Amino acid sequence: MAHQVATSESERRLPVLPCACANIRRAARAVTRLYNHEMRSQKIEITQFTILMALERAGEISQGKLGKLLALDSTTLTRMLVPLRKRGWIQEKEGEDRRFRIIRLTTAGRMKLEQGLPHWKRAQDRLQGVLGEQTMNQLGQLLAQVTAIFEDS
Amino acid sequence: MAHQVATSESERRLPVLPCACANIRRAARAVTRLYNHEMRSQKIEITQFTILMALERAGEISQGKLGKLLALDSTTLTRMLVPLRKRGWIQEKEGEDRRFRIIRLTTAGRMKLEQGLPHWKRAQDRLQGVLGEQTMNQLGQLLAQVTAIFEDS
DNA sequence: GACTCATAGATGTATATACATCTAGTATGG
DNA sequence: CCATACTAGATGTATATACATCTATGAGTC
Repeated sequence: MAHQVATSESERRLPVLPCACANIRRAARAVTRLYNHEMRSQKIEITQFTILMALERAGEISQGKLGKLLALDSTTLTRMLVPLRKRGWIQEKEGEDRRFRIIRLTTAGRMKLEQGLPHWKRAQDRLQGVLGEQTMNQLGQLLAQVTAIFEDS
Repeated sequence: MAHQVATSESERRLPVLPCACANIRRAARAVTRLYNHEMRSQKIEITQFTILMALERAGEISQGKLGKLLALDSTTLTRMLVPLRKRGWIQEKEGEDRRFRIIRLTTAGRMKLEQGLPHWKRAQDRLQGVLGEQTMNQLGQLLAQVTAIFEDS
């Protein structure tokens, strides 16, 4: 009783879902798996690597501003930063205003970033290999536009 | 074409990040917030609504196949289905093969879906209002293509 | 039929994510 | 200076998500 083994064709191509949110979330899961797969040997998740990359570019930055940059709730960052701190990749100091926590990369964090970069690049190249450079850039623009839809309101 | 408002805020425009995974995850978060915002009064999350929509289209389906359709790990579905079952929106029966769990919408689930649809539509329309119909469709195609990158391997 | 392998899901563990609410500092009008 | 509003995060709670590993079942071989 083979439960309808679909041919390679129909299995291969996932249908576009009617819900745009479902489509983007589904793609995000797939891409996350790809990147995590390449990063696995580095013992770092792509979500964590993303934060290291953001910090490298931003330098010292408050939790709130980092959240805005990544469209992440600032209280979500409170939790996400815990494992990064535990592993010694970031540290915090207080700003003049004692409400702020200023985050920055540690030396260990910068090293982790450097070591992970080739692996990250492999994932990125793999995706770009499928899409092509132009489509890849187009996708980036499109997604940035999409992200802007709900910055506040 | 005037959908880009170019508000006075210089903060308004989030930069495209160098990592494609970060871009897509960031956009997914923003879009998820938008949809959840519209669904809130319905007491259902867009992720859960997505599953109801998928079940409506697929009819009776095994957990594994549903996972493939949504590019979701099947064991993740094990957990995601719990609240849906608890709320009575889905039910399960055994297939001929006792390893399978066949999932289907209940009447309550179908009702929930119907009632939620206008709210879902508002979110979808709001997104489409920003992107335009053509770009919206293009994005769907692009994301389906992206999703295919890591179906197995 | 016992042995072996494959398949579908369940469970343990860790992280990601958000919202409501709370706390601690800061700014400000009187 | 105080009362009040505002801001940045922290905490409680719930869900989303994956991988490694385990269990139950079925399939194929001899």
